[in-house]
Amino acid sequence: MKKDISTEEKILDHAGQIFKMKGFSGARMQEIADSAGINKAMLHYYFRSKKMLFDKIFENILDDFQQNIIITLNDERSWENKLTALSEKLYMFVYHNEDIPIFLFNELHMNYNFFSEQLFKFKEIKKSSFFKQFMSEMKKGNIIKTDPLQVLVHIFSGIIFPVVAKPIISSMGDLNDKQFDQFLLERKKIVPEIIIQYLKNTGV
Amino acid sequence: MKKDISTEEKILDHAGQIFKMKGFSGARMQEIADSAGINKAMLHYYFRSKKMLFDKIFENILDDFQQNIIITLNDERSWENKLTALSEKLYMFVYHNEDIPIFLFNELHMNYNFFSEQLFKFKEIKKSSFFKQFMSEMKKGNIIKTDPLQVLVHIFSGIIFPVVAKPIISSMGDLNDKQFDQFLLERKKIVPEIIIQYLKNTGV
DNA sequence: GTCTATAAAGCGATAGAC
DNA sequence: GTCTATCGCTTTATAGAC
Repeated sequence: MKKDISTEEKILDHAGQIFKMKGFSGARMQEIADSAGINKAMLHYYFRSKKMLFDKIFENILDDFQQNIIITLNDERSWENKLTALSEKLYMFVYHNEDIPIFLFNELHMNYNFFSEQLFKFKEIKKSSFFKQFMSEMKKGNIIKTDPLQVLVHIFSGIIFPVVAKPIISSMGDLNDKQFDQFLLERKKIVPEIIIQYLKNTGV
Repeated sequence: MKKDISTEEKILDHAGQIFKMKGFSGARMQEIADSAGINKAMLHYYFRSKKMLFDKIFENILDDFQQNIIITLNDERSWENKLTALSEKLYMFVYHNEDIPIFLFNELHMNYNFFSEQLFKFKEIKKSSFFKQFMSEMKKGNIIKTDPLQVLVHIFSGIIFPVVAKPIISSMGDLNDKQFDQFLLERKKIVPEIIIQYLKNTGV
């Protein structure tokens, strides 16, 4: 493995951690250099500017997030199992990347127009096999008439939002970190249950 | 009305808008001064430092948000009507304050420990009459066994998250701003329906 | 490729006149 | 209370030696 690749990746890794924690405007090039154990000048040597370093990292994170979703919605399962799998997938994602959702949404919010190109890849979701399955089942009358996007957003909301709003929810329920984890674990289970039951319109 | 009060309020107003858009570290005192049509020195005259100005604004926004919730959960209604009213209330809040949720969550996330005192007021929610009603109905067997906090988080998630993730959701569904508003309006209706039906465990 | 030193601009905060 | 001018520090970015 070449030495320059190693340094470049080391920078991306450490810069990623700091951007995720402090956002673009809160992060400092000096802090990134210190964290990576190199010099400030190296950051500019490899990525020219703070903004270009940030953009590369942001794009990777956004891609990773989108890929996680699209793969789940396109594999070989029934629509119900996809919703359950999506809940599981998102749970694992936010559990291991607690600070990514708020980071993504915040940076997108502060620079709505700038990232519009990068957001195009999320349009693939509407073309996923989940949508086709869902529409087909709805036509057959097996599912209550509902916008499939509402269903997906139900899962996204249910699992991702608690992590975004963790300080407030923890305070509401007087939960310590361990209790919050338990709370989220329980959510992972009931969120798909609730929406599936609604769609099938079947009480137990 | 005294002139100094008017200036102070003008500062709070304009600083609020800019902090909400750009966050603490992204906001600039010069920009706030320009927006308010006054001088940078005035900001320090009235609020000493950027941080103290920010804290005053942040606290007001957090209080406002919490009050909106607590009032709804404590008024005179059935638990079902409270969930529907909460959905309506949150919808109105985010509709008129699109950038507040992400602002709140982001600043709380970046400064978790610092705001712990201010978050104490959210503990009131657990003591609200909604919780008492809910536990009582659950004991009677009219509601499926569920953590009432999960129920509230369901409403919060369902309504607030879409605004936080608006860029991504709009892209997923290829929605323009008007279509997104319609999407959110539909959510306001179905989110409480879904959870109430689940709790009562009654198909139509 | 990697470092030190420094430029150049930005920013929060203060001094002091009015 | 309000302004101009400026201080002093921080931060991004570059120059140049090795």
